[in-house]
Amino acid sequence: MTHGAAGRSPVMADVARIAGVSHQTVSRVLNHHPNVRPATRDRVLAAIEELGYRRNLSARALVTRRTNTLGVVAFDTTLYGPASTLFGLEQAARDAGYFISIVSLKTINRKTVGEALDYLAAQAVDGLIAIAPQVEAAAAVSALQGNVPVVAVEGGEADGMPVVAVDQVHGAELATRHLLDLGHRTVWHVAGPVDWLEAEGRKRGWRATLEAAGVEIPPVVEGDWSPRSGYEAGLRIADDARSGRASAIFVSNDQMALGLLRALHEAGVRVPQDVSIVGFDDIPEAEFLTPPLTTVRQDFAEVGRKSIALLLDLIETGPRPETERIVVSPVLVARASTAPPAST
Amino acid sequence: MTHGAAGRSPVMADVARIAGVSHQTVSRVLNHHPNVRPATRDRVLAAIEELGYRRNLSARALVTRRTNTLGVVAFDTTLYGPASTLFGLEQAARDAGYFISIVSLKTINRKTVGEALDYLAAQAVDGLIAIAPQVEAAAAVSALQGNVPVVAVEGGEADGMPVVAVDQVHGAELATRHLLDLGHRTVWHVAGPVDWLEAEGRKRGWRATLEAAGVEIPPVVEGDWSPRSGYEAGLRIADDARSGRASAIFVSNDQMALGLLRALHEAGVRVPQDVSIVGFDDIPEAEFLTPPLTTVRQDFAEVGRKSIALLLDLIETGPRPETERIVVSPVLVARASTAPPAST
DNA sequence: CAGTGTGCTGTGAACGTTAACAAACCCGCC
DNA sequence: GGCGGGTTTGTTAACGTTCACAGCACACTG
Repeated sequence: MTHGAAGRSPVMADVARIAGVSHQTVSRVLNHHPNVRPATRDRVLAAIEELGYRRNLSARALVTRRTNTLGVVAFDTTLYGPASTLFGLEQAARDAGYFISIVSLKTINRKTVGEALDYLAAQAVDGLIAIAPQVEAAAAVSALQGNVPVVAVEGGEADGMPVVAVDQVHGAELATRHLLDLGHRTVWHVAGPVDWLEAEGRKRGWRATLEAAGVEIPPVVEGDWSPRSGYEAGLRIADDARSGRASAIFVSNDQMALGLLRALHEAGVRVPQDVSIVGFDDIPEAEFLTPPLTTVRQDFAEVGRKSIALLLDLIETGPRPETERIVVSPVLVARASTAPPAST
Repeated sequence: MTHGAAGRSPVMADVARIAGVSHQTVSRVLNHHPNVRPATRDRVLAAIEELGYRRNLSARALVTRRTNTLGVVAFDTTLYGPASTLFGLEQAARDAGYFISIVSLKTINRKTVGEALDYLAAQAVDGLIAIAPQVEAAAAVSALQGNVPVVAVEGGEADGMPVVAVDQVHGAELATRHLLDLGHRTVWHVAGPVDWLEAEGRKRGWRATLEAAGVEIPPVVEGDWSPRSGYEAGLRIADDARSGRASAIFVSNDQMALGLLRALHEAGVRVPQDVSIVGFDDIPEAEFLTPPLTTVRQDFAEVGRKSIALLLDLIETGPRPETERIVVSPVLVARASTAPPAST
């Protein structure tokens, strides 16, 4: 296994010596340069194998000015959505032969995002992905980006950077339509935090669908994604639910829906007999709540793949004239938390 | 802002020229070498500021043979536990001035782990953290590790590598004791997959506590962490629960507990009146289940910090004579899913 | 048979940093 | 005023790779 030379791990020159070629030929073999005679290539490969040689990426990066690393700025990666997106990104990047460097932030503002970008810039990443679900975050990233290509995931449309996102508006339409189609007179909405783009999109889709159907639009109840805020929303809606004024609720994510189910249960409101509920995300738990939750599923892996593909393309071919926006469609998953309204 | 020279980003020599010193002095300032006159340092720093200079880490790594990068091998990072651990690791590493490179695997076996280590070795990481909750994974990592320091998180004790882990056995004792102290005659157990070390530890703690109390030990019901498997376990236990033979259940994680709650609900078994339930993890949803779940909370951030600290120490000072094992204690969080048994 | 292209290989010089050594400087002291 | 000791600075040589260029052999063309 180990050959001659002591301790020090082998370098190209060692391989070259053993294979009886120049170091440059070794480099060519490694980089799949076409003009190498098969016999030579085989000898080189054998030498590489024999020595257990690995090329030194630092030296390579030094001369090529490419680190083969992509930076990711993420936010609250313990939430199901961001965690899944991150997972998808990592897989896609690895498949494409890129390394990935992640910064996850607890709070998002111009300062923390700036520090994150600094940190990634220090690594000389070849490109940047910003999981920027908040208005503020997207703005901070677009304000601070240097000259490395950036792709936003779930970012807003305004800021002139390419975006890959799930079509939140359409997802919300699916949810709202589903409830209207079941016969509900109107649909209430528990929204996510106002500064989140996804929350915003879902609210828009919900409102648009109600308007298109020409039905009354109930007041929006605000939450912050947490089960607790869903619980509190549930307490607030419970009276309307009992009186039959609220018979269908579209909740902006599953965690809040879970809290809301809890609140309704405590208030003695039955789901789906008295009230129908639709969530968003399809977290693994959704299927096993009481009752199993109808929800909207997002394909995070697909978002990851599309983001990496777009970013690599940007790195390869330079910036585009017009800003791109790639959209992934969500699907409705119908379960037991929705039903036709009680006969009034 | 930009100074003279075109496009090309500034290098040490540029800074040196502006500050009127040699590039070596610039290097010294950057590396906080003590022997630099304050006046000189200030001039250098001013020049760095003026040019917006950043040092090239590839060049640095090339000569120092340190990449300042730690590798992490993780598994199913969309689960709450691993995601939280990863988050903790990332924060701790960044605070310590290290970069982090992550590989998350879908399936764990010698092959996939080998590829992951290859991938990280290609980056010449200075150290390795293996989030190795499975017997198989821990074995694969320890078998394949090269000469870079490794720390296992949640790893087994056998394989001669340093480990940082939550004390699963103690956590299970807390859960089981809690139920016995409430007056339950014995405690049933829904276990995690047999090849997971955490599942194993929790089962051991449960059994030991029952034995110490001298009570009958019910058969173990097996799950796979998923809500679905908890649901199925619930269906299997439901009869024993109705008949009063099973009045207390310790479930090996919260997701399964959630599924189990669902099954018991369907079977008309009331929690906690008929059956008390304790979970493990304290996922954000736990507090808002029906009923709010009593569970055991793990401090993942602390695990992350301790792991990084241990790994950096290993990198700094070389391997230890005896293998270390650092343990973090979990705490019981009592909520509404546990109560004294119904008067029999 | 000379001329010319093309496939393959080698040579030397970057890339931008740190390490090792050497030189200059300053200070106090005899 | 010269001399030792420490501090501060500069010079030169790595580190391991890729790039640009040159050279050689060989086949093909006219």
